[in-house]
Amino acid sequence: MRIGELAERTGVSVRALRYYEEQGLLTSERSESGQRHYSDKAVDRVRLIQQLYAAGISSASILEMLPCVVTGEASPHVLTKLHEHRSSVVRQIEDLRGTLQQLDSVIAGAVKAHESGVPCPPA
Amino acid sequence: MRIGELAERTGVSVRALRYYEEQGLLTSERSESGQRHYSDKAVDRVRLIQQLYAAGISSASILEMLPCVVTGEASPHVLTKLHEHRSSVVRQIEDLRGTLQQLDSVIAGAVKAHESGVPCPPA
DNA sequence: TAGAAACCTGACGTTGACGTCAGAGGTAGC
DNA sequence: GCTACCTCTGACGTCAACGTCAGGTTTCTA
Repeated sequence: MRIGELAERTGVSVRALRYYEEQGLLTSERSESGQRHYSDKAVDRVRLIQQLYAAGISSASILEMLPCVVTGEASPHVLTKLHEHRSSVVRQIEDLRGTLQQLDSVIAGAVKAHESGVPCPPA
Repeated sequence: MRIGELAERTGVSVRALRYYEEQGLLTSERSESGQRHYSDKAVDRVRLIQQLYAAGISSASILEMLPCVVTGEASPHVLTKLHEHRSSVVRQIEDLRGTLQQLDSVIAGAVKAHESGVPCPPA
């Protein structure tokens, strides 16, 4: 299939697909005239890439993990990177929980001040 | 203290502190020669700014709510904004939870492939 | 055999919070 | 008063994952 069909079947923009190729994440056969042609497997490939992006993994890291798909082997190194990323996501969640508490205390204080009739200085 | 000391005490770069001032988030006294001087309270101020940034709140919004947050007083408008940001933080946490699930499914697939010597899952 | 639709390669735009550099002046220890 | 470091104001650079435009070629359809 050509790039437009792959875009339609994956829900990813044509520009994004060209970007994936630019980053080395996706390959294509070229016709005489230079147009990209893909096999059906490209659909799964793109979906995998999207899944990794959805997990907040950068292009560079995805590129590093792709040999897992290409060779069919998940190296310990890739597993380590995945676990590291998982830890960082957990940390982000914990940070946001702290932020939420901070916001809540600010809101609570603000509500109290507001109820007591103390105005806020104009910004 | 001068800007270098404030940077050291808060762990924020000198450039960032000047940026905060540029955005109207932080003020300073100027010496004859134009150098910035800060009181001890600036340390807390910078930390508060960092917390709000960590909550994904933009400079413009921080500028709008900072006076109220500092004094613990808030107009209904600022209260509304605070609640909006609280919702956005909750959403961010939910998104990250989804990210964790994505990661776990990728990790599970990778582990399985690694243990069985079977190719990585197609998606 | 048109003409529309899809495709190609650059290359600049987007967004925010800074990084970094240049050139000049200020400050502090000895 | 020398020297090393600190600070100043611009102003351009950076990063990520594309969006979007320009100008030209290829493919499909009527």
